[in-house]
Amino acid sequence: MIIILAMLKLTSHRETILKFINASNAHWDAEELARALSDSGKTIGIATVYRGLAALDEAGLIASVQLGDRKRYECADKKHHDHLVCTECGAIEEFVQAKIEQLQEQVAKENGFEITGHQLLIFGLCRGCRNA
Amino acid sequence: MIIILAMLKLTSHRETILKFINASNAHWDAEELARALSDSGKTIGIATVYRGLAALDEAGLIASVQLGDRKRYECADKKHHDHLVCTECGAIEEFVQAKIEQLQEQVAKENGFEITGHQLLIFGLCRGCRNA
DNA sequence: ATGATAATGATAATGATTATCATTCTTGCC
DNA sequence: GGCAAGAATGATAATCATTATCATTATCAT
Repeated sequence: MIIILAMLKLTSHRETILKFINASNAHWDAEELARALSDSGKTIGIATVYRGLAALDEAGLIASVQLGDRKRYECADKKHHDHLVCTECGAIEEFVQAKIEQLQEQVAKENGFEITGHQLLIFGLCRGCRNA
Repeated sequence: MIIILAMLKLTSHRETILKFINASNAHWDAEELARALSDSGKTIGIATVYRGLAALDEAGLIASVQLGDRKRYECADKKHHDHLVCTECGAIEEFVQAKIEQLQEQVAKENGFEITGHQLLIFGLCRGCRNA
C-alpha cells in the first residue's frame, strides 16, 4: 500500500473526492459525484472528477463496480463485499458471503487462473419493489 | 418460453444473427458480430445488429454478459454458467459452480431480494498469460 | 525561488449505442 | 393472392458518458 501511495499525487481535488466518498455509504457515478460536490460548495470540473476517480481507484483508495455501461465508486475502507442490485429502483445493497469467495478461488484454480479480482452482481427486486 | 417467442418477430435478419451466434462458442460484441456476418456474406446494418441482439436477448434466445462498458452476447442454449476473464489477453472462459448458485439464492433471500438474474465475473490471468 | 512534471478546467473529440425517417418486410385476415 | 397494420431495416444523425487537448495552474524536490 505504501508503494501505491507513492505513485499517486494526492492533490487537493483528489483529496476532496476521497473524503467525500469516504464520508458516504453510497455508490457514486462521476456525474452524481460532481453534482453532489458542487452542491456542497466544492465544485470540481467534470473532467477532473473522472480523472480523480480513475486515479484513486487505480491506487486502491476507492473501490469501483461496473453496473451496466457505467462505473460506480465507493469507499474502499470496507471489507470486501458484493452487490445486490434492484432492477426496478436501482437500489444497491451489499453482502458478504465468505463461502462464495472461497469457491471462486477454487474455480479459478481449477481453470488455471490467477485471480486478480471478481465482481458478483445479483439482480432482482428489492424488498420495497417486491411489494409494489 | 412459448410466451416469449410469441412476442418476438423472427425476421430473417434476426434469424441470421441467432444462427450465427448459436453456431459459435464465442462471446460477441455488436461490432465484432456485424463484421463477422459481413465477412461471411451476410451484411446487416449496424443499427439492426444492435437492435437484433437486444431483441433476441430480451426474448431469451441469446444470452448476454456485461464486460466493462460493453455487452457481449453468446448462445443461450447452454446450461447457465459464469465467466473467467483474462485481464491480459481478454480471453473469456466459462465455469459452472452449482454451490455458488445456491449460495446466491440464499444471500438474496436473506436480504429480501427476489432474484431475476446474476452476473459473476472472475478476473485474472489465464493459463497462457501467467506463463508469459 | 526554480524547474520539471503533473493536474486542472473548459470544451472539443471519441466511440458505442440509439433515434429518426423513408422504405421494406412480416403477419394475420379475407 | 391481396391488403392493411404494425414492426423491422439501413443509413446516418443524435446522444451521452467519457477522454483528449491545450493553455494555465499546482505540486514537489532541490
